[in-house]
Amino acid sequence: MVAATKGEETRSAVLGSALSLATQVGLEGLTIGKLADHVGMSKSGLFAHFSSKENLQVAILEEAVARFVALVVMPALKKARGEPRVRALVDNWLLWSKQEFLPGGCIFVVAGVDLDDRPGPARDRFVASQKDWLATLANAARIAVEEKHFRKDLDCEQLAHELYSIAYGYHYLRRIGDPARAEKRARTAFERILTDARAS
Amino acid sequence: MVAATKGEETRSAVLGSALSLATQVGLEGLTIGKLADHVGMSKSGLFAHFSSKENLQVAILEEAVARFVALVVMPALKKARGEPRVRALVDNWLLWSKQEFLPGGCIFVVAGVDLDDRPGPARDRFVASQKDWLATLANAARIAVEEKHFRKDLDCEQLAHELYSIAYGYHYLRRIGDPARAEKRARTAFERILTDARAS
DNA sequence: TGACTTTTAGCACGACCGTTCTATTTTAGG
DNA sequence: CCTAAAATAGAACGGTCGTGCTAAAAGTCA
Repeated sequence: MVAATKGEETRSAVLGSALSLATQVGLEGLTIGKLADHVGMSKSGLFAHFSSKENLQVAILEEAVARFVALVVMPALKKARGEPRVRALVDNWLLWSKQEFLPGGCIFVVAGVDLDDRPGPARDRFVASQKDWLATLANAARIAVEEKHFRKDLDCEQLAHELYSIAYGYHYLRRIGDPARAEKRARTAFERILTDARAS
Repeated sequence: MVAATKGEETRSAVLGSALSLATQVGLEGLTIGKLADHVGMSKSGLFAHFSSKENLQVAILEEAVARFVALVVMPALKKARGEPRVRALVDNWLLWSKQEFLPGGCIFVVAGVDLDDRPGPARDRFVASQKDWLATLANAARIAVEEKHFRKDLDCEQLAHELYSIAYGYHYLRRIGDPARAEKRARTAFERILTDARAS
């Protein structure tokens, strides 16, 4: 994680700030000038690291994916195969959107909205990341079926779809009403999905 | 619905285009100049109808709420009290996000993201609309409990929360994979939620 | 039809956008 | 330490942003 050169070091620091800022103003609303101010650099000095705004957006997504994998996926892989691992994925996911470096909430929710009708590398990167994540969830469920924690006839993709929806709904509902209550409701929903998957 | 004056007529037409455009570029990404081009007016001529971009955003949300009520809520109120009405709300809701005047998908999903960290009248209007909608859903469920279609101990707010999450998840998932499959999965999820509500 | 109001267009403004170019400073290695 | 390379800053570009101001055009009604 230690940067080899000064350039990589500042680039990494810039990406951290960019990620945080993007959760609040969006990937499209994020501005080179604002970002430069925020990290105390000149616009052109910062720009030189990315060569274009589009590259910056892709880099932000890559940074986000790396952190997501490190904080959500990897720790879960250390848990026992089957339901414990599925539970860990879900638990880590709820923690994820409360990370201090995501002040505006999950970056993927934001990216999903403002890349929606903007074809290009950034959108491609986003879609790929979400497909990966859905596959990871479905695969964890499949393992739980193998381990006989979940019922044999479980539709694992359906389960992934539902978990994904509850998590994304949580992102919105925590802003509309009481965040603590929204989290409780999301957990209740997760629990019902897992119970349903377990039942034979 | 017939406009009294020419001004109201064009204002209404502008709002229609603005609503559609906003689903694609966001409420914040929507630009007076682009919108003016799109409806064939001058920037200042269009601007005169709203006096500020913030007012335009609020007007778009109000237009969206009016259409949502007309297309989703009102028709459902004509259905029988209880589960049929809840089902109608859900069905109309899925139809809603496929309306031709919402090319970028549900405007409320978009609004939720890019008003998230922007306090002001537009955000207030959005939050109010979503609270209203959640209350409408929960209330329809409460009636279904009264009618003994749903079980006595049902948590109606929880049900509203889950329906909301599935619908919002659907918005994202239809872009990531096959839209038809995403809709099928959303319907399956809805069905499971309703079955769970029915069971005693 | 004529007077009056409403609606629209044209133009300009300061600000900021993404990007390029050049010059200067900072870093890294022999 | 000196030098070549890497990193940063400064200034400027054409565009577009939201928003005023003013004048022309279109609509409304006695």
